[in-house]
Amino acid sequence: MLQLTRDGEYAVRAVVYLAAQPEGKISLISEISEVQEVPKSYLSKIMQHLVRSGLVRSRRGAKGGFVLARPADQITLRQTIEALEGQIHLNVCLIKKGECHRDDLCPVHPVWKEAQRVLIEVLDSKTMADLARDAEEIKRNSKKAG
Amino acid sequence: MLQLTRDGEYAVRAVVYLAAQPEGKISLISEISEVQEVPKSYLSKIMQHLVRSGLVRSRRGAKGGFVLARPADQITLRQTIEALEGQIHLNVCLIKKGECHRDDLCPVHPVWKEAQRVLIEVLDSKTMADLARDAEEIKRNSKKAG
DNA sequence: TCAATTTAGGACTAAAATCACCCTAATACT
DNA sequence: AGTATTAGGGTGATTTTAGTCCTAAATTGA
Repeated sequence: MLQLTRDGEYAVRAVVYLAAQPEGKISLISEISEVQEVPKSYLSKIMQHLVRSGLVRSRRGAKGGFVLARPADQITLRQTIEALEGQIHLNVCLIKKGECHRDDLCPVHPVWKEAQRVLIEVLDSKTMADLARDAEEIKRNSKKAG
Repeated sequence: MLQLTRDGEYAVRAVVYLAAQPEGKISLISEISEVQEVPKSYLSKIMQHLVRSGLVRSRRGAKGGFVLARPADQITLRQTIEALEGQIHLNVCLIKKGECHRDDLCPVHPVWKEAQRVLIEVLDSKTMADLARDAEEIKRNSKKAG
């Protein structure tokens, strides 16, 4: 449907949350779930994917939980989304050569290629450190105003 | 899945086909279906949508068929896609205020807004006349080469 | 070692989207 | 009027999405 799934949305919320935590702080499913308003049992699935994709590290058992696997400024919005949704392909014809109904004869193909390029450019330009910082600033401003 | 559906893809193929026909030429489902490699019974549904959205005009019965409802340079790629898929919203939070999990507190919201803007810009920049012309040129070049 | 805690992973379900078929209604021609 | 042709619209199977729930495995601390 040309729309981000819940998987992607929730993954972003979780990783932004982790990025906003102080160095070394371990976060729990229950905690992320509550603050970011994501169903707990569903979030559990999302976190598994994030761990397996290498963006997040987990520890089981008491005192366990989740932390980012690398600095927040080395994780982009795109990477987070693709961890859950797989590589972004705006149209099937962009997956690989031969998927397009008649390959090089389709005049729409290059348009999709360009559309995907500019979309990915935007998603690549924002790191989780940026987003955590932005969230901080929004919070400050809303306090000042409210 | 952040991907165009078959509906959208087939709609684009059909409208590009109509745009490439000579003035006044009436096209049949069977004809479009064969040339553009779209299942006939499925295409029938697609054409209905295109008619109801006002991009295409139809006539039933013998000698019936489809023509564009207005000049091809006044139909954009975006309009064709949106005729089938509805308005493009890359994330639910872009549908309307209040869909976002915490409205103005979400730092990701403006990024999606920008991503959607640039995507739509690309899809708006190509008209069906452009695409028909491009298809023509591709055909000429492949003949020359091949 | 045992209990408490916390993630890992699989099985399961409801609802929606996707992809498609097939019969019906309208039209034109003879 | 009758028949062939063509779009319109309802129906259905399959897949994806979005989620729940339960058990297993790991870790900590008493």
